[in-house]
Amino acid sequence: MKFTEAQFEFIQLWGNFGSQWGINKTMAQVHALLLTSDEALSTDDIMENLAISRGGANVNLRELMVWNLVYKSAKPGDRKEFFVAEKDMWEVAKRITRERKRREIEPLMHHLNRLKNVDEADPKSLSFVKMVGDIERLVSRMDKTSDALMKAEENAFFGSIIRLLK
Amino acid sequence: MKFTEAQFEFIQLWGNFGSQWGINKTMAQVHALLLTSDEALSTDDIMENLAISRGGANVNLRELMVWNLVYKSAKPGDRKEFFVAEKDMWEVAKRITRERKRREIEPLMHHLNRLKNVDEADPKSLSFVKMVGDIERLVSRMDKTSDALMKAEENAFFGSIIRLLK
DNA sequence: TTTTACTTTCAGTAATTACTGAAAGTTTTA
DNA sequence: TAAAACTTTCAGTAATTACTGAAAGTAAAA
Repeated sequence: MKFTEAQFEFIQLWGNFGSQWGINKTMAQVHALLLTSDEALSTDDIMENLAISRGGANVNLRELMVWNLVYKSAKPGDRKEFFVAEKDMWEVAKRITRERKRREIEPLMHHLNRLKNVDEADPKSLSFVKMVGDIERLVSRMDKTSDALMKAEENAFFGSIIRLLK
Repeated sequence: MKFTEAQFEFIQLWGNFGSQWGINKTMAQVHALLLTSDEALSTDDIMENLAISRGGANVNLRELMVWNLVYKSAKPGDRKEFFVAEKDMWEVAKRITRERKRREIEPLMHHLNRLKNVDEADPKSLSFVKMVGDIERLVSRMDKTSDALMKAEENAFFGSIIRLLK
């Protein structure tokens, strides 16, 4: 398989995978293109390679920068902006996790907590409040555990203990 | 807050949250309705409560059964089918994880592995193959870690070790 | 301060995704 | 065996989501 074919397939794959997980397909494709490019790319490079408009390229690049997955990179003697992706995949995973947590877990916990103010006189409220509490505990536990395991992967001692579980 | 209001808000919340994670909004709403119902509901109950069509109710209920989050439940003397949701939220989390893994992680790993057959003569292939390998290792590690996370929560000894990291 | 080279915004529209409703299919009852 | 009661399917369409392209905005150079 030629490099350009493989790169094209990777871009499609990353785009489809991203959209299954609630990440904009084009954003994931821009990310994939930058991940597979050794050099920094300009907006025009990206437009041409993915056949998307200037607006689309701009919006998705800026969103990738909000997620901390892509940086601007100036080329001396060129007024254009160039972009590079963070190549350390462990960093990529951590940053995606961090951003999703901030955007989704925190608001979810807040809303769930509010729902516990349901009228307790209604007999149906009993199991409702229990269920909401169960979800809160579950989400909170998974959140803390994922933090713990991220740390463990970076720590030789705990990492070896975690490996016992696998 | 009255029970019906709280239930309504929970259904909206679960629907929105689900769609951010690539789960069909209506499917998540049907799930939320069943989670917050003490009794089994018929297709007609669900159609009425969520204001959706018979087709939509049917398709989403069957999909929830594929995910193992909802079961059929017969009522004696009634020819209709009734539905109940699995109420143990820990089971719910495990089943969602299992299904997503089967549908997404396994195909992703397979495709990534295929991409490593890129022409090695091209100098660009070097960093490409490294990156694909990095993603494979990362996904595999996260996959195993999520298993470990689940086991740790169910195991007093490892649970206490995990807690040391928090 | 004007021109040039670029970046950003957003109204209109295209693409995607998921629902509706009616007809076909299935199972139970009589 | 036929009618009744219910479930499933899917073509057409509605709702949602995200892109396009041109105009407005910004900053560097002349």
